[in-house]
Amino acid sequence: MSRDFSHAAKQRRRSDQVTLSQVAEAAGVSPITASRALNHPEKVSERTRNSVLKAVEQLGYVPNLVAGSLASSRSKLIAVIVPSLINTVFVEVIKGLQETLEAEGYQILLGNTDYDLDREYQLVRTFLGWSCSALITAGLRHNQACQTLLNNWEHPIMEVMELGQGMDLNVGLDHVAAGRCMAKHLVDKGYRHIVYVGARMAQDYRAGMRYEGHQEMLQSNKIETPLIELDTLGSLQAGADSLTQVLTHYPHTQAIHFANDDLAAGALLAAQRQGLSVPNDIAIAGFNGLPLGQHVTPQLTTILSPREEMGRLAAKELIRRLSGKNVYRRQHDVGFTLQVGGST
Amino acid sequence: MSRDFSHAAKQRRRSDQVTLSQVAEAAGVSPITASRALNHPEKVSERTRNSVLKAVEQLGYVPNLVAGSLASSRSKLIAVIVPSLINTVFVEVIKGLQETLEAEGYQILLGNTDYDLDREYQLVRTFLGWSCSALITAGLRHNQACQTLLNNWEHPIMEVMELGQGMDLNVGLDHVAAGRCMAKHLVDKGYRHIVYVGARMAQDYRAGMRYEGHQEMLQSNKIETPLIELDTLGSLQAGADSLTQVLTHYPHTQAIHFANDDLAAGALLAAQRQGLSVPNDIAIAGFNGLPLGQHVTPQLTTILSPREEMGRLAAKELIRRLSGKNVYRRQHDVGFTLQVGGST
DNA sequence: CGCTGTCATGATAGCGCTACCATTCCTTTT
DNA sequence: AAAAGGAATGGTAGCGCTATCATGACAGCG
Repeated sequence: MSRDFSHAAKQRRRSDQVTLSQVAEAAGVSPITASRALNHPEKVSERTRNSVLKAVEQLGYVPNLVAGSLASSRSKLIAVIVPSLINTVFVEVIKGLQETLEAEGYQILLGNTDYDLDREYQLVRTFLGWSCSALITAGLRHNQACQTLLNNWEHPIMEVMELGQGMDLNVGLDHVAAGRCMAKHLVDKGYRHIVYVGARMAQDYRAGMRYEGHQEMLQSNKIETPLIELDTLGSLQAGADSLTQVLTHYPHTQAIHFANDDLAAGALLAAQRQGLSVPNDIAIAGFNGLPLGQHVTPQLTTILSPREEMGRLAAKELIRRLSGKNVYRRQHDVGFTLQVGGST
Repeated sequence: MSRDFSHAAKQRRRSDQVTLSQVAEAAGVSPITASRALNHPEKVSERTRNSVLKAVEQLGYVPNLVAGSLASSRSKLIAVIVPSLINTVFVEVIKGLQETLEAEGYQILLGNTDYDLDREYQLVRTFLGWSCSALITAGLRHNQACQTLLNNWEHPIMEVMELGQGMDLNVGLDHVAAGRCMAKHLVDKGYRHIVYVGARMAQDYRAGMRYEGHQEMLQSNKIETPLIELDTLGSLQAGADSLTQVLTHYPHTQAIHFANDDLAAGALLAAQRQGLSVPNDIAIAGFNGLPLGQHVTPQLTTILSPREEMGRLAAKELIRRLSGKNVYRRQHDVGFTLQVGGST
């Protein structure tokens, strides 16, 4: 079988797709009744509904959602904008979102900003052009143009990942508090020479917020807050490399507080290879609660963030809003859990 | 003879979004010229183009892509259907796709089948309704209804992940050969008691294909091919659990060939915790070439599949086809590489 | 018996944009 | 000088669907 696109019918009717009118004719009703039978089944008689469904089946009708959306200026599309797909964290949130949204018949229009706010603005523009019913975006920071555009938009906006006063709805967790929490754990354990290792925190600014919390806590304990910032994104390899870097710059380091589990696990595995004992020679802490952290020896001390849950909750709240129900709380704190392993 | 707009306007226009006509008016040209200025800039004079762009800027015009798509029966949407988002493999392919497609101005409409072919059919129906310019789907297997629907569809279809005669375009690798390759490696290393561990291979049938290759190779060497099939999806935890299961059922096992790296790494880390020596007590092999495999000790023997590259290549081929260029090869083998670590 | 209300259905008029063809005003060719 | 071609622009007519209002049928009520 070979496909030929070259002579694609140059007429006005470019496709020979079955239309709703044809269905209506076959069912012996008017187009508008056929439309109702499919979209508001409760508004037509059972007889009509059945004959329309039968015609749909027979003709192999596939609704033209583009036309439907134009006519109703509504669509079952939801825009999802994330800064990265390499970082599994966002993928897990997407998973939670998708699971819940697809069950309600929504489709996800996915955009990736690569941590670039101008790119985000472009994506938002495009997505608004698709008359999405809602927009979900990771984070509370946007550029000015994007902010303006969204403020004038008349559909729900959900900002996830971090907690705070956003434009509309918000589901997330307090990253400053998370950083503080882990720092407190390290201090409580008796560590006094603690290095924070982050990766591109200007972009992954939530890691920066955790560093802020870390600083707060250490400073209130009169402890120095050395920082190593990598300029690659977090990965096992980067974590492994950073271990050497830390030990070179700060030879007395007792504990490393990593911005995420990829870095931390990479460092932990590297320490093992180098014959360093964790936590005796060096303690290691992460953030996220990735499965990997539970499977290394010693288990990684980390902060568990409920990512899929965050996605599911965000989707549920959005659906409530979209179905016209009152939304009582505009902000949801999904919290986090300190998970102490053997690595600290 | 003037028409009464005040009445009509009140009736229908639900949003006060700026339209192309308003832009045209502000720029002092006809709507169609404004449309051209934005979509085929080379077809209008520079003066016109500039005044239109200025008007767009001033009015904050955001093109209604739904209307545009309906009128032109084209859209810059590309449907991507994958069986899972938990499995990082698909996410990496998506990443490669997205990177390339977004650069060309396409948007991704993402669907997740959860390894259910009926769900796939539903998603395809919906996506066709959005007049996507192309469809990308993971795998060559579809149900009958889906097959029929797609055969009558007049846009490019790209099937990725596995190599074979598909409906249209195809970018993938030969999973049977990959299974054979790893099995050969294990045999060459001298192992004679080899267990294959897969997870839900009825659904993740590509793992099943690798098992076929594995069987072929072992049988031609007169070696038994015991199989353990888990009924959870691949994960570190499942891999860890399966280790016990293998050693209970087949105490003489020398090597385990895992369907993927998550399972293999999980088993490797579990072996370490249990004080088993890898590969002396038990050899472990995986599939995928996940970064994790390189960071454990010993390094995991695995088969590296170029996943992002697969996504990028698929996207590039699709774009070639969409821009009307001839596509010489309909099938692309991205190959795989045996990566021998210390685990075998 | 008219009046009102409810239910099922239909006629009409767009949603905001672009394909198609026509028009205008040049420049180039013979 | 007339014909032909080209570049820029515009008028018209939809794309396939649904919102809105209109209609007809029939039940319940005083």
